[in-house]
Amino acid sequence: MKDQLSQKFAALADPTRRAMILRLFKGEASVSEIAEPFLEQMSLPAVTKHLQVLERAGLVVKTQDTQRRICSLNLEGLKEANEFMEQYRFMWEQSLDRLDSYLKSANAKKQSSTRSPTNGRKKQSK
Amino acid sequence: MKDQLSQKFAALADPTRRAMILRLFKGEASVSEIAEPFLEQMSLPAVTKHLQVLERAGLVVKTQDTQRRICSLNLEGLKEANEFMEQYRFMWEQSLDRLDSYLKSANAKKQSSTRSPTNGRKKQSK
DNA sequence: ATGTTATTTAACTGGATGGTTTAATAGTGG
DNA sequence: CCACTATTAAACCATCCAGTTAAATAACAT
Repeated sequence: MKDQLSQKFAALADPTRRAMILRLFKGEASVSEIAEPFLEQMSLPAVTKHLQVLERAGLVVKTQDTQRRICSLNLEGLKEANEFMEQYRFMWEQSLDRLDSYLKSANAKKQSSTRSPTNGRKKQSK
Repeated sequence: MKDQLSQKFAALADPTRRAMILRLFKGEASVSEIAEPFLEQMSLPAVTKHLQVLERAGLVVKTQDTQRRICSLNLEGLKEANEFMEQYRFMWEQSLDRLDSYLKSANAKKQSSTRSPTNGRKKQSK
């Protein structure tokens, strides 16, 4: 069995599963509700399997409601996956800023100063 | 062939490859330099293959220097992988804050106000 | 030319993944 | 009990993946 973090990334390495996660960002849903957009491309058992992958990876949790199984995101799990990048965010963003301004000045065909202050990616500190 | 984003996540879904990326955050390195810490666990061709996975995923680039191949991170590539989460960061952090304070009050066994201000995770805006 | 160092390719293996179809399980409502 | 709905399990298949060993390629040094 793989380590948890690898399982999480592996779970994210599939467009169907990412779409399911994005769906669940909007709110919890039963298995069939989640399956609905995919049933033209794959069978229900395939959907179940994808959900199991997400569950084993700790990204989704299921609870029972009468016959239905209700799935919802496990945000803590997603957080853990993001932490791999988060861990290096500082170093990384610094480099990306340099890259951003390089690309910008290259596009603008002018050699402006080394740091560009406008940056949609930079997060506001709430 | 898979979509780029899936390839990136798949590339990250392996502890060896993540370790390689973390190594490259410290600076570029030749294949053998990267391989060195792993050679007790696997052969050189295995390392080459891992690097190829990272390269195909757009996370690493290789340039040639005499006999050596020098590998370095492609930060733009990493950024793209992170954007999947970034895309939902706002919604997500809000929920995590709620979760944080819930866990905190649960641990502290006291029903404090709904928002706890101390939070190591929250990033300072540089 | 020959050998040495650095890296990749080729061919192969075992095990995981993503899908299928058919059948089983479980709860709800006559 | 019986039928219906919702979901999963089992068995199977094709492909991909991570590793192996042995051989090929490439650049350099003598």
